[in-house]
Amino acid sequence: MHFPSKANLLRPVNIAPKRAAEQHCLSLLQTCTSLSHLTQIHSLLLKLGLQHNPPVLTKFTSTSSTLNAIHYASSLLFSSNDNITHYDAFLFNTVIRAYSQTSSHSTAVYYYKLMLKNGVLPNKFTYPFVLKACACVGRLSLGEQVHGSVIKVGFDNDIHVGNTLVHAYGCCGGGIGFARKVFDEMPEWDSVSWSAMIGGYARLGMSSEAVGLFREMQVARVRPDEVTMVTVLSACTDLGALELGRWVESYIEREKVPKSVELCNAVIGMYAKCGDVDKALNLFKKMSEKTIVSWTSVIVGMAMHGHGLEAVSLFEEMKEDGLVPDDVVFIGLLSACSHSGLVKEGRRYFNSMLEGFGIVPKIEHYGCMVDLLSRAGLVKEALDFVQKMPIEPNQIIWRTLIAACRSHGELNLGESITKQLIRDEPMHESNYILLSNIYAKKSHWEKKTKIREVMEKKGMRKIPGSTMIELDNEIYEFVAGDKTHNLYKEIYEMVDEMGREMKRAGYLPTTSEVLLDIDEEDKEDALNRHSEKLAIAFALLKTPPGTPIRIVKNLRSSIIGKQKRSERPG
DNA sequence: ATAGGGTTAG
Repeated sequence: MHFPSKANLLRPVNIAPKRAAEQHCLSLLQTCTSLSHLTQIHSLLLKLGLQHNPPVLTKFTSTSSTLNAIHYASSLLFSSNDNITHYDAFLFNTVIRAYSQTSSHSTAVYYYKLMLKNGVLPNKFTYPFVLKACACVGRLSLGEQVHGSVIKVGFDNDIHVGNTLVHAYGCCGGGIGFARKVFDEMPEWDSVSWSAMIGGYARLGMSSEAVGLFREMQVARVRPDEVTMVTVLSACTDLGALELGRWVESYIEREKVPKSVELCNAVIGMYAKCGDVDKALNLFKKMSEKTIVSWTSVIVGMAMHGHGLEAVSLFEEMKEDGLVPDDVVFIGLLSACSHSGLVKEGRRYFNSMLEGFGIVPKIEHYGCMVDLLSRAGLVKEALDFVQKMPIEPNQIIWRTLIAACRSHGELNLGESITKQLIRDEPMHESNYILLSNIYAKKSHWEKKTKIREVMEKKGMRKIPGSTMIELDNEIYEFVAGDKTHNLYKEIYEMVDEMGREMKRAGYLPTTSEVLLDIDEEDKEDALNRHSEKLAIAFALLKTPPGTPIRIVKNLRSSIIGKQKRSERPG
């Protein structure tokens, strides 16, 4: 005869108190705010044998004192005398995730390596955690190392792992090709996979690739979600593709894509930077939950299009709204002051950063101030400001100052600073162009020719200026002298016709400097204008009369309105 | 217990 043993009979009875104890510990952890409190809970957990309990461990990262929780969890790792159990991967995962969440990415990676060293096999949750940390560290070799492990352990077909792998490679310098390879070889794709890849392109400024991939996503019939739309919008913003941006917004409405704060901010940023400032402001005002990023987006947009005063009053409104300014919004605000000549206000705001908000100004803020003083013609003051800065000035700051020297006649000062810059960074081509420009302004043609020769000897080539234009959901890019377009003959005929029309309308080309050896920057301008002409001619050919034409150059767009359009012959 | 996103000086 066989009766169940006493122990077996008792077991169901024992489970209940254990569950109750677990619940008790969870609620204790919920309210845990200090290390001493955590230590008390720790001893209780040990007494109850719950120190490796998964729900309890998970709770750690959501306590108000995540850092204390990490210390506790890591101490468990080191003090554990138990045999390796299936909880060990869990324990490591908890620690890796916790460090990753507190921006200690290198430490998170350290624990991942410790895990491998101890012979603990990572599971399918480990890789998304550790790859997130790899993405933030941004080192390609590290990404490749983890990728190797993913393949070895056999998680390369897991969609979560694949998606984070795409993301991590996309965040590592030089890793975008690897990201694409992983993406192409994935057995299946969801909206997260597509967003990760599109977002990777967008982050790098490979915006045409981003938009192209979005089209492929639609062909593949994967439904984009709000995150996908954010990545596509940031590509539109970068390209200045207002029409595509408008289409994305209507898609969001039509498909009822949930509008997260991030998505609203992306839409507002797109309109603000592509030049439809009113639309951006309208949408911004209608937003129910505005974050500091929403305010920053409109302030930067206003600054960019010369509405400095509006930017300043938006900033004041933001403070009245109870939001505390951060370092980023100050960059937008100071650049607004700079672009609108608000020297006094800019100075006041700069000083208020530390005094009023305890924000230590960074190099970007100092850069804004140098720009503010320089544009206002206060070159000597700008130099003084740079010399007294508590941070080492960077090349951007020096170049801002040099440009100010050039346009405000401080040529000797500009020359000596530029020469110093070239000594520091002999392979940076824009420094040579600056020096060449200064020689031109001084009419030192021989010296200028010499600079050009030096550049040639060093194998430096100038990147040509280009103009982009958006027509029928396609983006066309033109450089000066471009003959790659199959309509180029018609385009050049149109350019000639435009010239004749402009003359007839009373336009006189500036000829005063034509006979001189015009300086490099003016030549550059002339060439840039040439690429603009090509783009405009192309648009005139392809659109009916009266259509506004919008051209885009390096994130700045200008509108050639209907009036000018009416000059169109025929 | 797992993944992708919005703002940043010239």
